[in-house]
Amino acid sequence: MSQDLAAGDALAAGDAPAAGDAPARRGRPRSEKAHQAIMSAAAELLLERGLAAVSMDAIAERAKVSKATIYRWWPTKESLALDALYHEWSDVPEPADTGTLRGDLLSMLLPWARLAARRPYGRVVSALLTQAQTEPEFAAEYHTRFIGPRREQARAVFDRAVARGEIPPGTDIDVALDLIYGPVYHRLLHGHAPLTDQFVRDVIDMALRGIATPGPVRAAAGRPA
Amino acid sequence: MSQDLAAGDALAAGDAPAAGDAPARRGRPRSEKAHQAIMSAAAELLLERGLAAVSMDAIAERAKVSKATIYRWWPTKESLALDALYHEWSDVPEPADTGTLRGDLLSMLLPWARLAARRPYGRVVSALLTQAQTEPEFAAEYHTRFIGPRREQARAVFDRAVARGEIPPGTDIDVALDLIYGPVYHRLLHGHAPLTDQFVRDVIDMALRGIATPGPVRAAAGRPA
DNA sequence: ATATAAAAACTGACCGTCTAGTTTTGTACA
DNA sequence: TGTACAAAACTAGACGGTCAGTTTTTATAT
Repeated sequence: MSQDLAAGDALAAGDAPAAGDAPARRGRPRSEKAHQAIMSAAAELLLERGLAAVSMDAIAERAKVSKATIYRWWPTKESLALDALYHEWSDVPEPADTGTLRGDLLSMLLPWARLAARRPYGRVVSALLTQAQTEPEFAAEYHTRFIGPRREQARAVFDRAVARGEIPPGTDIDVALDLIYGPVYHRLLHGHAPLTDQFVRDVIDMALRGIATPGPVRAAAGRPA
Repeated sequence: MSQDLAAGDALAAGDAPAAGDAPARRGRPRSEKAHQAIMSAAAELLLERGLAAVSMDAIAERAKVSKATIYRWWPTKESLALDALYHEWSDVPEPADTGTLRGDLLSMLLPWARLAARRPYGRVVSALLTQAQTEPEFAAEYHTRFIGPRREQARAVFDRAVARGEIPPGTDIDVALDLIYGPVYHRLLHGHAPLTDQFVRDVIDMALRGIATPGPVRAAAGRPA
């Protein structure tokens, strides 16, 4: 470390070529044990208290790690939370190829919904969402790691259904995806009603009827031009 | 305005020694001008920066009001944000009675979606959601003032549709509501795609086909009554 | 001796409280 | 109608405490 700036008499303009960079550290602690400890501590505390109520000191203490070690690898508390949640959800399996759209969707959504319903994940997800809406960089990472892959999986499932002739070829897949995921996230985030297996099934059934049924809308009375 | 805030009437009846009293200050500044100024300043800053990045000092400064005045009437920053958002959204009209379920839903959702799409309301909503998931008291107020009334309105709309025979009588209205609101909130909160008029229309059309179509689910495997 | 990490001190921002002094408002009396 | 008085609402600003994120110092392992 160069201490030459300590005196401060001169401006030390010479350190312009300080290519040292390292503004965005990325990676994980050298020791896999430390990495596990940090991930677990962060996930536990996040679920216990919510992002806002968890301090970095608390995470460092529970992980038996120095706060500086955390900051060495994660630039902010939010990015740590993102990794911790990702770590927690890495168990969720790939969608199965059951032969029907309904079966494929159930195989994707049920395990995830059960996991999400069992513990207060909605709290963490909404906190990350809030952060994503303010920090474009964070939003990009959130979408790249969480939303994007899951949406691509689901899109493939729908593509198969189109190929099988289960749903019309002209279907707007983006709307269809939101029609399925929207209600599930709605319950997860708003908590006005429980996120049960039955609800997931009902949503899939109703949404699929709406998606698969071709033709114009019934009862389009009073529809403006 | 002489006695609207006096507790006189209720007090006379031998009210329980709920002497605890006054932990939650409720009301608004005496001066309507100050109230407006605080609401506007809070709403502006909230939309500009998001809840977490707005300090009470900043709100007080922009409203040209002392911070103590704000704390006199609002216990926390979050409750102030709740009121500010409510104030902003008070313009959204009642649902019209157009004679069709589709028309009624459009009259409810389109104005609101346009308002929400015009400015970053999703940021504020998600912050309030996060707070609601951690503070039960806050959650109660959030649901009482935002979710509840809107859901009751929508429920009435669906009840009319059942009465008209537009949708089957046994329809689970709670699921139907989530099928409509879920996708709209999904786009508002996740921002993966724009919340356009066309999207709202598509969601309503698809969801209504799914809701209105009677009969069993295609390929219904083991669905209980 | 060199790299790594723990420990701990430090900076700066901000929440929510509090004090002390000023203005507004309501009331009562002349 | 005007004046005196009290209660409540307001202002300005300081303060204690918490916490994010940084930097310095000390210990450990290779």
